[in-house]
Amino acid sequence: MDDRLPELGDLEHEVMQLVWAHGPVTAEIVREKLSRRLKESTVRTVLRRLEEKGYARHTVDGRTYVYHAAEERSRVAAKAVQRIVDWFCNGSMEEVLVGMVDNAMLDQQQLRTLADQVAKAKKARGVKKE
Amino acid sequence: MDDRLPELGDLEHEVMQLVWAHGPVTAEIVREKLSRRLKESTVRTVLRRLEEKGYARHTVDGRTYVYHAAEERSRVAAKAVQRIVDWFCNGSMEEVLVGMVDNAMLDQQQLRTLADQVAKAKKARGVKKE
DNA sequence: CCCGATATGCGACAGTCTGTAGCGTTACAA
DNA sequence: TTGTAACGCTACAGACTGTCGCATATCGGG
Repeated sequence: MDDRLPELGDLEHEVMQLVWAHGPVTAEIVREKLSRRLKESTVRTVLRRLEEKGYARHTVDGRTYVYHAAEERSRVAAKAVQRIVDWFCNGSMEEVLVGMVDNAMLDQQQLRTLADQVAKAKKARGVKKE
Repeated sequence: MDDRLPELGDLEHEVMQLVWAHGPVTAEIVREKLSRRLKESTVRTVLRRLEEKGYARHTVDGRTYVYHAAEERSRVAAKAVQRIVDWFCNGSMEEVLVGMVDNAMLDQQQLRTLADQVAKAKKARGVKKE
């Protein structure tokens, strides 16, 4: 459940963002939306690698592969953060957040707002599925 | 001030942890404390690369190089987190934290505690250097 | 039933990053 | 001055990534 997702290269990342942004997509769609123009085979290779890495899955529609994210973006981001926290601070989220405040990336006001939003989100989910 | 630090490999990371844990160290000291036994030249190469990457610096004591962290661990972790947040969620820390709660990595209680600790830390620093 | 247009996967290749180390060079000490 | 200890430089193989070319399989039309 908490498998470590391999890291992504720049192009892989850009493609994943597209997959997350525009629901299920085909290699062709991705190709069109990419910032730079690449060959179809390039796009397909990236998509395949993303699937191998566990970031995406595909279903078949006729003879076309439709790719969709294997996990929500926020979840992947959360895991990445968790990894950072474990790696650098032995799992101490406190140390990291303090570091962020120290680095002016986050202030106490924001933290409080976050706590509230999270509480709200949690309640919403709780109602919906528990 | 917010230069992007390059990523670290496993060995580089282990060495950095030692530098952070035991103040200033020499290549020899690092070598002794490493989990596996490596040649001196290997350790020195890693130390040099860490310096090139901006993670460490060195001073000279006699003819010995003494390495020390260029930045605090929490600060580096914070930057890494910031990077994740920017990459995946367009800078929306909320989205990430929500993801963490969703993934049961963090609960609302912890978030609140964090907010308090951060507030305390901030006040302490404020008194000390502002 | 055969043919061309497509969509797919596989294999490849160069460039970069990382782990690991051998070596030549320089400086301090006896 | 000469051996020893500390240093940086260069190297090299293995992984990962960006980019494709190409052989293959499949769907629709004649």
